[in-house]
Amino acid sequence: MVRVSNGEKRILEAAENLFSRHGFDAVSIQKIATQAGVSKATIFHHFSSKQELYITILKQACLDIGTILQSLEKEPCTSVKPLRDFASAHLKNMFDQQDVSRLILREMTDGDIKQGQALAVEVFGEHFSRLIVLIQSGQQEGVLRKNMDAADAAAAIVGLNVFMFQSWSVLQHLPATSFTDPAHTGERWLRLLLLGITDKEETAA
Amino acid sequence: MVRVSNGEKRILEAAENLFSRHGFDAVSIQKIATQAGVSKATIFHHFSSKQELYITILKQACLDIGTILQSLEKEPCTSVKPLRDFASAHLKNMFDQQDVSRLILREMTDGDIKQGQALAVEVFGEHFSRLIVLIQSGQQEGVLRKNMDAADAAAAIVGLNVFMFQSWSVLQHLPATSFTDPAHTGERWLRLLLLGITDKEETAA
DNA sequence: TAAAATCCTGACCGATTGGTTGGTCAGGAG
DNA sequence: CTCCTGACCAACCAATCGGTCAGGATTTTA
Repeated sequence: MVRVSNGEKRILEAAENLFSRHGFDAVSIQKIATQAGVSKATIFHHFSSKQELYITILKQACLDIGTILQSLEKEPCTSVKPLRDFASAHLKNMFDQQDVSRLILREMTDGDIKQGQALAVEVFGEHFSRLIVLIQSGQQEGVLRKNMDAADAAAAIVGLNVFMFQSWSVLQHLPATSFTDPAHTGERWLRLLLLGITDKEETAA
Repeated sequence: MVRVSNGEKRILEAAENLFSRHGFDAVSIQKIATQAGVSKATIFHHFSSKQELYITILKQACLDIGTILQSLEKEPCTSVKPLRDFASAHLKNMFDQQDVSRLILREMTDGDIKQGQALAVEVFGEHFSRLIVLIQSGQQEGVLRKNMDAADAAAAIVGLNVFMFQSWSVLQHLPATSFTDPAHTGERWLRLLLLGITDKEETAA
C-alpha cells in the first residue's frame, strides 16, 4: 500500500481542479497551496517542481480514464445499441469527471509540455482503437455501412462528444437553438450521425 | 484611414501569434516586446494594459472572421453542394488563419476574461445562424431530412470541423488511421454526416 | 524653423513567480 | 530515553511579472 499523506492528497485535488480550469501557466504554486490549506513549501516537499506536480496529475488522470474505459467491454455489435451506449457513456464520463477531461483535452490541444501530449495521445488512442473495433464488427454484421473508414466514423463520434463537452457553455448561449441537456443533445447528434443529414431517398452526392 | 505605426503593427502581430499559441497568462509582455523587436515600454505606449492589448487582438480576430464569412453568401440550397462548400470553406479558413482561429476557440473554451467569451459567442453565433438558414432552406427544398433540428445539423457540421482543427496534430499520431490531409479528411467526415453511418439500401456514393 | 505631437526607450517600481533554506514537531523503532 | 524520519512551515532568494516615468528621437504641424 502506497502511503499518501492527507496533505499530499489535498494538494493533488487542488492542483487538478485549478490546472484543469485555468491551465499550467495561469496557476501559481501559491494558489494551489492556499486552496489545499497548506504552505507553499509543503508542495515542494512532496513534488520536486511545478512541472512534476503537473505531470503527476496528468498521469493519474490518464489512469482514471483508462479504468473507466475498461468497463465498456462490449458484446459484438449486432445492432447500433453498443454504439449508442459507448457514445453516451463517453459523454457522461466527460461531464462526470470534468476536471480530468478538461485537463487531458487541454494538454491535447495546447501541448506545451512534450510528455503531456504523448500521454494524451496514448489515452485517446485507447478510446479510438476500442471504438474502431466496435464499428468494424458492426460493419461485418451488416448493421453499419461498409463503404466507409471505421476510423472516420470513430473520430466523428468522439469528435462530436468532445465538441459538445468543450463548447457546452457557449452552445447554451447561442440564439435560436434548443440545447438544454447535454445527454439528450448528444443522443440527437448521434442519431444524426447514424442516419445522416440528407433525406433518405435523394442521396445523390 | 486609421494610422497604425510600424511598431504597433508588429506588436499586434507578435501578440496574436503568441497569445494564440500559449494563452493569455503564459505570454509575458517582455516576450511580446522581444518578438516584435520593440522595447517593453513601447507596448504600454500603444496599449494601456496587457488585457487591453489582448482584447484588441480578439476584436480584430472577430472582425477578420466576420468579413471572411460574409463571402459565403450563397444561393438557396437546392442541392447538398452549398453545404459542402460551407464546410470546406470553414475548415480551410480555420487552417489558413490558425492564429485567429486558435485564439477564438481558446477564448470559447477557457473564457477567463468575461468580454472574451461574449465576443466568441457573437462570432460563433454568426457562423451558426448563417448555416442554420442554409440548412433550413435545404429542408424546405426536400434535399435534407425534415425530421431533424437544423441547429443540431449545424452544430454537428461546425463541431466536426472544430474538432479536426483542434485535434489534428493528435489525430495524425493515432495508430491505424488514415488522416493525412485535413481537407480530404474533412470531406470524408462531412460525407459521413450527410449519408449516415448506418447501412441503408440505396447509398452508393 | 520653432513648437507640438507622436514614437520609442532605459531605468525603475512594488508585487509575485518558482524554488530553497533552516528548522519545528509528532510519532515509530531501538 | 534517544534517534531517526517524514510532514510541515516561516522566511528568504533571484528572477520575472505588469506597469510607470522622464526624457531622447523623429515626424507633423503652424
